[in-house]
Order: sequence, then C-alpha cells, then structure tokens
Amino acid sequence: MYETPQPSGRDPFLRRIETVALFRLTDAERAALATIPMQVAQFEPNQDIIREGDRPSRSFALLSGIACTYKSTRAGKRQVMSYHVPGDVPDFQSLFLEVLDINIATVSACRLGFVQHDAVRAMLRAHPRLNEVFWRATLIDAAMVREWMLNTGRREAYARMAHLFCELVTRLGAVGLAPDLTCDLPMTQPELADALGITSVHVNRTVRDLRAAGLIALRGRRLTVNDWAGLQEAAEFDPTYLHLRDAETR
Amino acid sequence: MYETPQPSGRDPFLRRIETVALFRLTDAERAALATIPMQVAQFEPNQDIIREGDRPSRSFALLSGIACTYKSTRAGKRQVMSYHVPGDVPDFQSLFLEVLDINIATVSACRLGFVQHDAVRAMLRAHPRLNEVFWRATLIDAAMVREWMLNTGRREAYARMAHLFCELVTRLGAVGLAPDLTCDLPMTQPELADALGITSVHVNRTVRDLRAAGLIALRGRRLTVNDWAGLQEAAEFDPTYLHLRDAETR
DNA sequence: CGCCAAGTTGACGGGCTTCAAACTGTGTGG
DNA sequence: CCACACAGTTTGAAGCCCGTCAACTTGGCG
Repeated sequence: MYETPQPSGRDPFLRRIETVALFRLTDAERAALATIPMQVAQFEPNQDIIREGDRPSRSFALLSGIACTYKSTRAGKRQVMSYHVPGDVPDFQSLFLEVLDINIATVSACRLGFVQHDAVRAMLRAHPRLNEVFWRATLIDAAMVREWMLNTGRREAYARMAHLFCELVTRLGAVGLAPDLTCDLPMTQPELADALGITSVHVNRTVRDLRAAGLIALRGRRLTVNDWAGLQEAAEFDPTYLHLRDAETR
Repeated sequence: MYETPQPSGRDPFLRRIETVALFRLTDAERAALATIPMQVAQFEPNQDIIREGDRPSRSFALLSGIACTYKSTRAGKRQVMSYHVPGDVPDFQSLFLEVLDINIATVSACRLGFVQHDAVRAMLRAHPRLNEVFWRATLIDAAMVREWMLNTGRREAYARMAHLFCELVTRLGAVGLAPDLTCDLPMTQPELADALGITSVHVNRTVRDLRAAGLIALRGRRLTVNDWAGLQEAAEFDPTYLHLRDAETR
C-alpha cells in the first residue's frame, strides 16, 4: 500500500506552505518540510480516510486529487463542509484535538502523505516560524467553512452552486489545476447535493439553469466556466476570504 | 470608555483557558494570563465590535454577555456563524490573518477585554505551552461552526432550533450561567432567524412547536429547558464536538 | 451487448417565505 | 396616570423553492 517517499511527490504541499507563509522560507525551514518523514499512500475514490471518533496519531497532506470533509446526521444525511485540493493539510486539527469530530474522504483517487504527529511537533519546535504558517493555513480553512455557511444559510441553490464553482475554480487555479477556467469536477451530482445541502434532483435542475444562463459547461466530469464575471456575479463571489496572493486570484 | 483593568474582571477568561488546557497550568503561566495588559470596555447590545475588512492590532476576550460572529450577503441577509459566551476569545484569528473576513457584534450588553497582538505574541513566546491551549480553543470554535453547518444544511428548522438551544444551555452551563437548565437568551426572534437561516416568522412558529411539545419554555428573554432528554433527542445533540470535560457536560 | 450508476425530467407535496395585520409589552412624555 | 410610540411577538393566507417519488434516458464498463 505504501510507496517509498519521493521528495518530488510532496511538491504540492511545499508550494502550498510557501504560498500561505507571509515571509520567505529559509533553506533550513524548506529542508525541514522536504525531509519530514512522510508515508505516501494511494487511495481510491470515495474512500474514508479518517472517521469521526478516531484518535489519529498522524496527519496527512493531500498530494493529488480532491478530498472532502463531511459530517452526517443520524438519519444518514451527509453535509460536506469543505473540499480539499492538492497541497492542503485537511486534518491538521488532530494534532491538538484528540477525538475527531469530522470524517474526511477522497472524492477522486488521491495520493496522501501521512506524517506522524510527533514528527510535526518536533519540526514546529525546531522551526517556530513554521508554527505561524500552519496557523494561517488552518485559519484559512476555517474561513472557507464560514463562507460556505453563509452560502447554505442565506443564498438559494442557484447562487450557492455558482459560489461553489467559483471557489473550486479559484482554488484549483491557484495550484495550477484550472487552466482556461476549466477543471476536473470528480464529484457526482448526488455528492454535490451533499455539499450544497439540497437533493440530487435539485442539483440537476440547478446545473441546467446555470448552463441555460450561459455561465458554465459541465460535461462528463469536466467543468468549464464560460462567463467568469457572470458566475461571480450570480454567486456574489469575493475571494478575499481565501487569503490568496493577488497574483493567484483571477 | 475604558475602565482600569481589574484582575478579577478577567476571571471568566482565565477559567476558560484552564478548561481548554489538557494540563495543569503552572503558576508562571497563570500569572502571565492574569497580568497581560488588558483594556476593559463596556459595549451596548447590538453593537459591532469588529467588521469585515478590518485589520485589527488587538484581540479581545469576552468577559461578560453574549456576542456573535456573522457575515452578510450583498442583499443584506445576515448569517450568524456562532455565538460567544463569557471566556471566549472570538477573534483570535486576527493574530495570524491580517484582514478580517467576519463581523463580530454584541448581542446583549458585554464587557470586553482588549489585548494587543504584540502582548499576546510575547506571552506565547515566553510560555510555549500556552500556544497549544490557544490552538485548542480556536480549533474547538471551528468545530462548533462545522456542527452548526450540519444543522443548517441537513436538519429542518425544528431540529435546528432545538440544537441551538442545546448548545447554548450546555456552553452557558459550562461557565455557570445556566443553573437549572435556565439561561438568559438575549437575542430577539429576528436575530435568532439570522442564526438559524430562516425567517423571523418561521422562528416564531418553530418556538411555538417546541413549546407545544413540552420541550422548552421561553418567556421574555429567559429560556428554560423543560425536557432535556427530549430536546437532545429532537436535536440529535451530541456534545462531543464541544470538547468539554465530562464534568461540564450534562 | 447488457448491466448499473448517474443524469434527466415530470408531477405533486411540504417546509418555509412573503406579505399583511393584529396583538403584546415596555418605555416615554404630556 | 394615561396616551402614545415603537419594537417585538403572534397569527393567517398565498405562493415559491425545493423535496419526494417515479419513470425514463444516458453513459461507462466488463
């Protein structure tokens, strides 16, 4: 199941950390990130990575693919809290909270880089400035959840879906995965429904409406934004909450 | 506007920190928290404390009263992300993210203790273990937002309101403000609507239903839970995500 | 080719919104 | 002490967004 860790495999992770940092990393800091022991594993689509109630002893970086954080009601209804793109460290929180309150699952096939908590703690002790960087990354994740909550609470399905597409294209674009406003969208419509807080039937109708408005094209598993300004307008999308550098915001 | 900081005034804050810590604080750590320069200010109900777009140079602890974090759509619809109880440090994130993506406002009259970012940073450098405690507090806040999102996305108004009341009574109870399952509920029904993601008209009907089911009493600005087990059941409330000690969970 | 999951569409119903009006309750000023 | 104002609460009626149920179509894959 586990490959030999290849330095090159963790590039998305390194790039992400450099993006989030407000300062230039020193060679020593970069080396610490590049050499921290990491077990790389390949996961199938729609596989749980960690589950609510787990007490993990390691965190992981998403090296390729798309994953999601979700919670479920007793009745089995899922709510996706956020999607994760390559470079993200979705369960950094497990470093400080023993019991997980969320599930994290793959959406597409994913490559994951697992790192022991002890190793992370040692790295943060040795390089205190990296502490701040991980703080920022975690707080940005929290900001995305809040923006997403404004969506589900106060916008209707049409704007909500437009907003999700805006965010995904922007975030994937920031890691080079959305050239020409086109990206893979590995989730099915029932899965999208779990993110949007609506039913798959209504997802379908809403996709149809966005298509009819000329804002997007969605065929197979590929999403293309045909009218970026229009989509942003429909979504009231303002990427400030993503805390990206200007260059990375379209 | 500013009072002389009284050591006693920050008790809720100190108690909260000790609750969140997984270890016993040393006298030095306790002293650092007790003597960090804090400007105490009294705020009226429904006053913004900080606004989206601000670049604050200080954070604050909520010493008394109830506050809330919210965001708004362009159309002016508000979504309350979370409520804050005495002892909370709602905008700790401003220590690491320059531009705020949220608004924080008082709900009732509040006493706030403002602390300069520089002072916090110095304290965390001098007492590294406190770093971990603030991490935990911030991650718990994020967990509450996610639980709240499961609510708005996947539960209907009745369960949603039951859940909000369960959470408030539990959190207020943990700081001694909900004896006998009774607490102040300073928000009006239109304000509750902003938290629940529904209209004030529907809030009213839902309160009526919870009352008719014998679960709660709500008169004036006081909430009493008449059937704690029943309310928990209706809400599917499981306080694990609050990460309280067992003793503080009912 | 045939299977099966996903996508698509229609009809109907329900939860919630919207609009409107009446009813509190509390504070204020004459 | 009462009249008045005003904000919050409560209730009704009509309609819309979205859910539910069901059927049919499309597309990927062995």
